[in-house]
Formats: sequence, C-alpha cells, structure tokens
Amino acid sequence: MSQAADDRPPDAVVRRRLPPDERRESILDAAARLFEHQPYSRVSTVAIAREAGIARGLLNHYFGDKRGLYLEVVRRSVLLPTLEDLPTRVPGSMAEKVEVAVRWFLDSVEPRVASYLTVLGAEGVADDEEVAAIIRRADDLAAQRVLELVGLDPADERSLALVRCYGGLAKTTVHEWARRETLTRPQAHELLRDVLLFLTSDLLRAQPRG
Amino acid sequence: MSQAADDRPPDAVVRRRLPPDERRESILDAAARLFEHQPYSRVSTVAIAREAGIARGLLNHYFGDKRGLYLEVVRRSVLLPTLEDLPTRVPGSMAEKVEVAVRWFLDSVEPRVASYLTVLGAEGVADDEEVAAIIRRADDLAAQRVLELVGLDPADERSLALVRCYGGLAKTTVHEWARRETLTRPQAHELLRDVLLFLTSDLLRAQPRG
DNA sequence: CCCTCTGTTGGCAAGGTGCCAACAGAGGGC
DNA sequence: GCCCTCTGTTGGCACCTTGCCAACAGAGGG
Repeated sequence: MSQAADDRPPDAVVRRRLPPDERRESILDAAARLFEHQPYSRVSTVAIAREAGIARGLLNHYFGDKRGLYLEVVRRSVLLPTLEDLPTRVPGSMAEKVEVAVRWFLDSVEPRVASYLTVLGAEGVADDEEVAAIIRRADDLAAQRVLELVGLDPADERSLALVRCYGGLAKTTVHEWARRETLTRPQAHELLRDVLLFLTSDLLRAQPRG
Repeated sequence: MSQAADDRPPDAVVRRRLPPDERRESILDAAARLFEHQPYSRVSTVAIAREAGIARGLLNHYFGDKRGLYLEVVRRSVLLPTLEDLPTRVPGSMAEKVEVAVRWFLDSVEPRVASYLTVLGAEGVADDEEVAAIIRRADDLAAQRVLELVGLDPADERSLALVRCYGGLAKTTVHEWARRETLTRPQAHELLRDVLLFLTSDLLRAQPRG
C-alpha cells in the first residue's frame, strides 16, 4: 500500500532520517506554529505530525506526550535566552540606565512578538501550575537583572516584587503596541520609560546604594 | 438496576428536577471549581458531571459542548458585573479620585481572587481568540470607566490604551499580593495609587478638561 | 556485502466527546 | 384523584484523539 501509492503528495518526503536534535527542533517549530493560532485542545497531535511531516508516534518518542511537547514550546517562547544580552552595568544617570533597559526589552520582543504574546497573554481559565512555573522563573530572573542594571539591590524581596508588577505593565504595553496597535512604539517606549524611572527613583529613595 | 442499588452513595441524589436557571448555575459552579485547579484539557466532562451530580449528557444540553461551558465560566469570572459599583463621578482632587478607583479595584477583586487570577493569569501558549475577546471587552469597559471617574475624556483612544496598559500592572500586582504574597495589600495599594496618579496627571497635562 | 544500531512508522486499545432516542418528575385538564 | 402532556434528565452508541508498542528501514562499521 505504501509502494503502490501513485498520488503521493509531492513534498511528502518518502522518509528522511534526521539527527535527533534537528528533528526535535523541526517538531517544536511545527508545534509552535500551530499553537500560535488556536488553543491547546484544538490542536491535535495528528495536525502537528502532519505539519512536521512525520508520523504521529514520533511525537511521543521525542516528548513523551502532547503536554510534554506543549511545555517545551512554552519554554522556548519565554524571553529567557535573550536575557543574556541585557548588560549588567551601565554607566550614567538613572534615566540613562532605565532607557537602556526599556530599549533592550522592546528590541528583544519585537522580532518575536507573535510567540511572546501568545505565551504570556494567552488567558483563559486554567490554573496550569507547570506553565505558570516556567513563566514565573523567567519573570523572576528578568526582575533581578533589571535591578542589577539600574544599580539597586537585586536580592531585596520588595524591590523584586515591584519590578515584577512592572513586568505586567510591560507585557500589556507590548500587547497594546504590537497586537492591538493602539500605541506606536515610541508611545509604548515613553510609557515604559517614565513608569520605570518613577518606580526606581522611588526605590532608590527608600534603599540608597552605590 | 437503578432500584436494586443498595450501595447508592448517600448524596447521589436520586434524580432531582431543577428549573433550568438553577441547574445552569450549579453546573457553572462545578465547572469553575474544577477549572481553577487544572488546565482545560485535564478537566474531563465526566469529572464536571460528577462534580455537578448530573449525567454527562446534560452538559451538552445546556452548553452545547465542553468549550461552550468553558467560555461561559470565563465570562462569569471576569470583573464585568462589579463594574457597576464603580462610581462615575467623585468629587475632590485627582488624588482622591485615584484613591477611590484603586480601592474599588482591590475591594472587588479580593473576595474572588482565585477565579480572577486563574482567568487573567492563566498563561500558556494558545491564541484563543474567543477567550481573548471576552477579556478584551471587559478591559475596554474598565478603562473607560476609570477615565470617566478621574474626569478625563473616556473616548480618547490614546488615554484608553494607556489605562489598559495600567490594567496589566494592576493584574500582576494582584497576583503578587494575593497569590505569591510578596506584597501586602497596603503595599499593592500604594503602588497602584502612585502609578495611576502619575499616569492621570500626565494625561491631564496633555488633555485638560473640566 | 552483511549486520547492528537506532530513527521512524503504523495500527491497536483505552479514554474522552457529541449526539440522540428513551425515561420520568411536575403541573394542568377532566 | 387520575391521566396526559411538557420538558428536564438519563444512558449508551459512534466517532475521534491519544499513548503505547512491536515491526520496519536508513546509515555506518566490520
């Protein structure tokens, strides 16, 4: 039945053998593509397999089950990797430091807005502890890096909490700018800059340091 | 087989006939309870039916399908209904108006933090357009009401966008306060008050009015 | 050229979901 | 008070999705 097929779709590659890393990535790409446009439960493993051009069973081989694959996609979409590019120390005034942080944020989000927003703005009833944990870890690290950058104690719990709150503002602002297009990037930039400066100045007053 | 049952669970009500509205509500309650603790796909309709003490088929009768029920739960969890309690006009300074808005927000969220946060903080990859639409509508209305309350033009697109951004800060702040408990309510209150005052003062400068 | 290693496939079994025909409380007419 | 209709409610059937596993087949070494 496999050999007899005459009407084989042109790009239905007969069967290519890939190194695991490569195959893994290609599956993640395919899955991410589908999860961006419809909710989890509407994306069937059949569809993912088709999109990736493989047999469905291979998904389980690489990721255990559908949920495992999903969590992997979430991990990949979080901003964690680009946190490396955020400089630890910047010379100059607080205003200049804040400027650097905001620009970094918008710059690293811009090329990947689609997946960034779908990960963080998903919304919907569902207390998914595992997904929440992934995002929480990324948020925590980001808050810490921001405090370092602006020269505040990156271990102070209250400061961290406040910066994480600010993170909520940042996410929604990206949403307004890149998805709803109700703000231009300069407007978004201005808002984020002003509020962050306001916030850090306040923290600086309460916790002077270096 | 139904009559012969001797080991019938004590509370497995034999079969009670309820008015549609009441039954509907009880199903929504049951579903909301389950969706709060695990993601959509992990909650089976079997489990919901068991929790509600009814036959599974009744879910379809009332809500069409599982997703319909889910969307209904989301609608119920949004803060829309309590928006009625937010006064339209408050006498006094901008600081006093902001104070009223912030207190209203924290007060109305407090008794229903659990469902409020699970609805808005869900997160996870899944561009669910229908769910997003429900939340967007609620956010839009809330932003409008806030502008009215502080005495700014509730039709100005830019102001609306900025207040919606602020909404992101508000949601995350509630998360830090009520879920992670990294902030006390007074601290959360202070942050939200300061930032909103900062924001509205700024808008007032650009758009003086009444 | 064969043999092994391992990436890959296809189908089976279990569970979840939507649908529908049949069942049975509750209230009105006689 | 009895029956009859109305409609809330049930149970099971058929379809789809998912996880698993045994069998298949490229690729490189002896």
